[in-house]
Order: sequence, then C-alpha cells, then structure tokens
Amino acid sequence: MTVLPASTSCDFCLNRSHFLFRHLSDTEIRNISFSKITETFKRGSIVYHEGQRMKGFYCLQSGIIKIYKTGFDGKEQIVRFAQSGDIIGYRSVISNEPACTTTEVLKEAVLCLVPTELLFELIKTNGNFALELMKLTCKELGEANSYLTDIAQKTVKERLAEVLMHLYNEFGFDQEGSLAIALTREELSNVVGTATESIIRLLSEFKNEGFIELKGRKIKILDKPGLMKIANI
Amino acid sequence: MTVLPASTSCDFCLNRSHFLFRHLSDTEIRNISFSKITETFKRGSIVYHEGQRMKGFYCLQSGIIKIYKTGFDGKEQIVRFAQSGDIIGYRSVISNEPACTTTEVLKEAVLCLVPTELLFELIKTNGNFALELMKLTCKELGEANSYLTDIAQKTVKERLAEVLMHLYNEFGFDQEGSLAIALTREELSNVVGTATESIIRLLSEFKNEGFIELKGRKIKILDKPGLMKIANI
DNA sequence: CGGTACGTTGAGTCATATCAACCATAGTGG
DNA sequence: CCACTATGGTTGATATGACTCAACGTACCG
Repeated sequence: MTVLPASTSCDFCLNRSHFLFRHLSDTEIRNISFSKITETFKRGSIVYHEGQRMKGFYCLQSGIIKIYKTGFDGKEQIVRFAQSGDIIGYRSVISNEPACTTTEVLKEAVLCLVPTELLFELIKTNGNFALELMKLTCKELGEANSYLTDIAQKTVKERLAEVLMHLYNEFGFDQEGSLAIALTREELSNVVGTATESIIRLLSEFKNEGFIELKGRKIKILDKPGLMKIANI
Repeated sequence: MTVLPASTSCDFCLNRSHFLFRHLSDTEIRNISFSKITETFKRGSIVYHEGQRMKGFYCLQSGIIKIYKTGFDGKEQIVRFAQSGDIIGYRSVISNEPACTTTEVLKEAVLCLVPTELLFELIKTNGNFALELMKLTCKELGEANSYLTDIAQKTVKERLAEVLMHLYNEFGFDQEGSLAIALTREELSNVVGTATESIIRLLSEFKNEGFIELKGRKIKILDKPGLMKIANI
C-alpha cells in the first residue's frame, strides 16, 4: 500500500458530489483534505480486521471491497459490499467499539482515512451533515433487517436470485453485459449464507433455465423478470 | 387507546434518565413535553403498520412491544423487542420512508409520540443529541448484522439457546425467576426464524436436559452457562 | 512442471419443514 | 350451564432442502 501525497484534495474527488458531503462548507472540506490519509490497497489486502480499533472511517475513492463478519466456526458472512463513493467503518467509530467486521479488497481500491475526531467534530457542529449521516445509517439498518427476514424465511434458491438482482442494481454491468462485480463461488455462498456446492448447483440450474449466462466468474443476467419472480420481489 | 392530558411532563418520566436525553436542555425537554402525544395501548393492538407513514417516533414509557417484518408468504419475522425507555420508529422517520416494520403490543404499553419536525430540529441544533442518537442507530445496526450472521450460520438449536439468553439479558426475570417476557411458541419461532413445531420440540429437549423449566409461556432458565455453550457465545 | 486455489459433480446424510391428528383452555352466546 | 369455536400447544410420521464428504477437473503462476 502506498501513501499518496496529502495534497490530493477532496475538492477534486468524485465523492465531493456524494450526498453525504453536500452540506459541508469549503472550510470543512479543506479540513478533511488536510487531515485525511489516502492509501491504495491491492486485491486481497485487508483494510481492517474484526476486533481492531479504528482510527477513523474510510471513504472509498475507487475500487470494490467486501465487508464480512466471521462466524463461530470461522465461516465468513458477507454483510455488504462497497464501491466508489461509499463510506465504511463509521459504525464502529461512532459506537466507539472495536470493528465488528473485516474489510477486504476485491478490486484495487483507493481509500481515504478520515480521523475519528474530525468525524465527531462534524457531527456535533454541522447538523445537516449529522442528519445525512444518520439517514445513511438508517438506510443500512433497514436493509439489514430486510435481509435478516429473507435469510430466515426464503430458500437458498430465492436468496441467490435476489442477491444476483441486488448486485446488478448496485454495481451494474461491464461492456460485455456481465455483472460488474466478479465474485468467487465461495464469496457468493458467503453472501447468500449457504454452502459453495449449493451455489454451483443453483447457478448451473439458472443457466440451464436461461436466466443467466456463465463464463468463469462473469455472470450475465439474461432474464431479469424471471429472476425477480424466483426471488419473490 | 386513551389520550392522556398533555400536561404529563417528560420531566417526571423515567425516561428522562435515558442516555439519549441526557444532553437535552430544560427548554428542549419542555418542547417535547408540550408537543408529544401520550397514548395507552392494550395487548394485541398495533402501534403502526408496515407501509404506514409515521408522524413521529415513539418513546416507550412502559410495557413491552414486538417489532416485526412481514415476509413474502405472510410469516412474521420479529426483528427486535422494546421496553420502557426504548425509542421506536425513528428509523423510518429519519429515512423519510414508510414504516418497514409493524409494531404490536405484547404487554400494555404507554407510548409518547414525538413529532417528526421536533426530532429533525433536535438533530440539527443539538450536536450531542445527534451523536447519541447516531450511537443508538449504530448499535442496532451492529446487532442486526450480528444476528444476520447467526441466522445464516447457526442451527435452530443454537439460535434458540441464544435467543433465550438474549431475552434473559434484556428483560430479566420476574418474582418466580421466569423470563419477564412471555412469548407464545409461535412468537418464539418468529424470532428464531423456524417452524413452531421445531421450537416446541427443542424447548422440551432443553427441559429434559435440565437447562430450563416450563410452565405454559413462562420459561425459567436453570443453567445459563449450559445454554451459552449450546449457543456458542 | 508441480503447486495451489478454484470449480464441478455425485452420493449419502441429517436437520428441519410440512402435514395431520389431537389435546387443553378460555371465552362466547344461546 | 353447556355446546361451540378459536387459539395455542403437543406429538408422530413423512418429505425434502441443503450440507457434507470425497473425488476429480481446470487454470493460472512462479
């Protein structure tokens, strides 16, 4: 990982347009620019580990990462993904607890670490920022509850269809029309909450029934309405 | 449901000591006192329905309620419980979305409805309040993620043991030493995410093995360490 | 070229859901 | 007061979705 020159200003960062930051004054942006630390992470590297004390929250400038919890027997449960414009790790910072998830890079990522004190400062002094951040948290909480219900009630097949649609909506597709996020079968199983073999069988079932096309890790969705019907959404 | 005289001041409410409100000034408390609406709900009544627009958030003065999502086939998934001192419904208010859960009263409850505008006002003008509320949200989010992992990875038996310990820690016990919260078998199954029959079988298994004692809906926990071991916590 | 990580397939097993019958209790209304 | 109905609880039999285990194929990499 490389530490970029601190001069990289947040002004030029695409994330400037992120709804969370739209209420910040120029001075506040300058403060962040000044105190943030920018790092580049290669695929497979860990940004932070479960149990680790956070020094601040991260703002994703580019790349894709996965966020997961480690279950009792060591199996990982992927809780969410994040990409350009998303912020991660703020939950633990605000709760003032050790990180309760691990974050691993899937696609080379540039991350800015914004120190804890600055986050608290912003929340306390800029009500609109606080409100936006709270909205974000509430959105995540709603999604978590919703997915909880799905995992508790839906079959693996329904959940896989749902996850594929989810990934489609969140990450879109590349030039070939495949999902822009490429996961291993094991990672897919760690999102859906099932065994790798089950994912493999279901993927080829979906393929045979014409819902998707497979080329290695690349998944092309052919029949969105069909998948949504399977997923019951 | 009875509308109590508005003169019931928040000053005298036990919840005044709730950590969330400790940073409020006397003026702010008076504002809440003035604009809140206090209602009493009997067992079985619905405070708000999934899909409904919220007029504010609720503050539980007394009683116990369950909060659940309704799955595709109509089965309810209990997301959490709340009791005296807890606040509910703020998530949807802040996200400015229709309620994504239904709230039903388990034990006669007195609830205060604090209007939306006042909540936003407080967040924007009182940084410490915003921070406390955010901490609360983050705590809930952490718990949701944690339970997500459990449901995805643990067996029904492990989850039931965990839920029993959870209820014990959250609600304590009554004079007989039984759990202070009495749920039907079906409600228990809607927390654990399983079939009612499975809960019944597992409860009597726990009873036969000496972990618990059963008398109707009253559950007395006899062997905490044993249950925790089963739950893997 | 061998090693390592990922992917695939088949067979057997087990946990859990489903279905069906039945009991207990309490409230209701004639 | 009794039949009546509804709701919740229990038990057994059966079905099946999903996991586990094991073997093998494939592809990339130093």
